[in-house]
Amino acid sequence: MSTPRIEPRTLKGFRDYLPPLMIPREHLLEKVRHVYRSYGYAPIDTPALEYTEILLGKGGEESDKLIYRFQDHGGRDVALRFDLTVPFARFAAQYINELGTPFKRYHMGPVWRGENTAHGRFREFWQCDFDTIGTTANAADIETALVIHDLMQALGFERFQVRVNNRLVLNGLLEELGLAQHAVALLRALDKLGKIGRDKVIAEMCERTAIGEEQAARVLTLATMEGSNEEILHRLEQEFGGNAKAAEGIRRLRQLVEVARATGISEERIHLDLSIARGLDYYTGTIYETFLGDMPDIGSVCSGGRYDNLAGLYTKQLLPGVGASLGLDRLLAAMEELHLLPKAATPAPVLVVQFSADRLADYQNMARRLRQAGIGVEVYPEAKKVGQQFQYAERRGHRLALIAGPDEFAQGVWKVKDLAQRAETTVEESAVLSAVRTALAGG
RNA sequence: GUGGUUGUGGUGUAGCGGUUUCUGCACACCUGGCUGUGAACCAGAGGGUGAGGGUUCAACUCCCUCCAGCCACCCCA
Repeated sequence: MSTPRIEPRTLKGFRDYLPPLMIPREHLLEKVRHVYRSYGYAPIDTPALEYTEILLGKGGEESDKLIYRFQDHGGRDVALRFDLTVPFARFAAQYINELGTPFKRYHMGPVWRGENTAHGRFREFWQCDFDTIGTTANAADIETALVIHDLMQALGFERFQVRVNNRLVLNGLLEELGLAQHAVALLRALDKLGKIGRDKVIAEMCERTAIGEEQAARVLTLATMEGSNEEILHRLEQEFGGNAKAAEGIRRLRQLVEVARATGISEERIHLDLSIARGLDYYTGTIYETFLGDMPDIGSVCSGGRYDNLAGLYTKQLLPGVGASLGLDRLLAAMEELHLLPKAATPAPVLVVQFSADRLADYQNMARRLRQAGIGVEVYPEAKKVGQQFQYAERRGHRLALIAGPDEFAQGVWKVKDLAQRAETTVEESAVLSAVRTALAGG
């Protein structure tokens, strides 16, 4: 008789995270959290499951098909959240009187979408959102750009670009061209520029709106105008400053650019780009997308914008806001491909070798002292051969090994071994902490 | 979701409608050689045809369905 066995496997689009991926992932989350908190965004969380009616119908039939939906044991119609924005809208409608405005929150957690998988796209993935609601002040739009910039910097990227645009400018521009009624279709087509190229965007514009090819080309030419931030602003003011909407959008962009400059951020990193449209209908003002200089083809890793009314479906209270979302898993995939991730499979840099089983108390005591100083330490669980313990330590990615056997205990010393360099030094027991600190700092 | 493509120990590969619970190779893993120092060496062990069905005297090999991966398209609040 053979034992019946369940085949171990994971669902399509879902994946396991092993330590070499999970360690940097947690590290990223810490960095992101730190930046959010440094700006005063407060953490919130919401349930993974919501009543289906809360989530449904926010993006049309197409989007509804992507929602994981089922009946719970009480017969309730429930669904897994597919982003963090819609639950936040519900959350805001429920608690805004308690919270007061303006309210700044960040929210990091998994979301689920039953869409087909593709490169860097999964059915379960994490988003890191931050928003400021309850204010229309441009200061919040500007801060959003600064947060995105600081995020990318904190994550260790040297070459990146936060591209900024404003829907008011786009809409004003379309108004002037007499195309206002086609705004949604045109912007949606424009949003695909990076992916399908100029000719196909023009084709799609003509097809969807029945405007002439000449007009489509005009829109595209304006949207892809290049130059310094100042040059772009100047040209916009010249050509469209007479349009009320456009003028307001230009004013807000100009202030953003000026503040960014004043805080010492280079034009290369925060740059105007009129072709950034975002597919979403609900953005009404400033919009943001972020591209990696070393990996432009993975698309935007942090996107967002300003919206007029976050929670209109759940409350009469008008809640304008601005925010953005960092695609953690896409970013992690990019960093993996750029070899920006360390290889270690352990979060503890130090391994205490268990030389003699009857000295366990000494080993744990030493480990404890280092841990209290904030250093991660593992004590090897078995009194195996020293060589094997070194092998284990090297494979796991520990950087230092601490060794003490009968000889060392007799003299009151420990050996501190640098595993990569295969060099060890002997230090007094009281000096171990500083020796470890020095060795770790040197790496 | 549509189309294409792939699926052989943990990983990567090679072969074949035919004896033998597939066989082979490389790496990894485990044990020992080796109770005071880890990249070598030697010996040994464990582990596999993604799942189910069909054709056939006989299927890892051919066919079908499902599952999963990859690529392209679609979509992306």
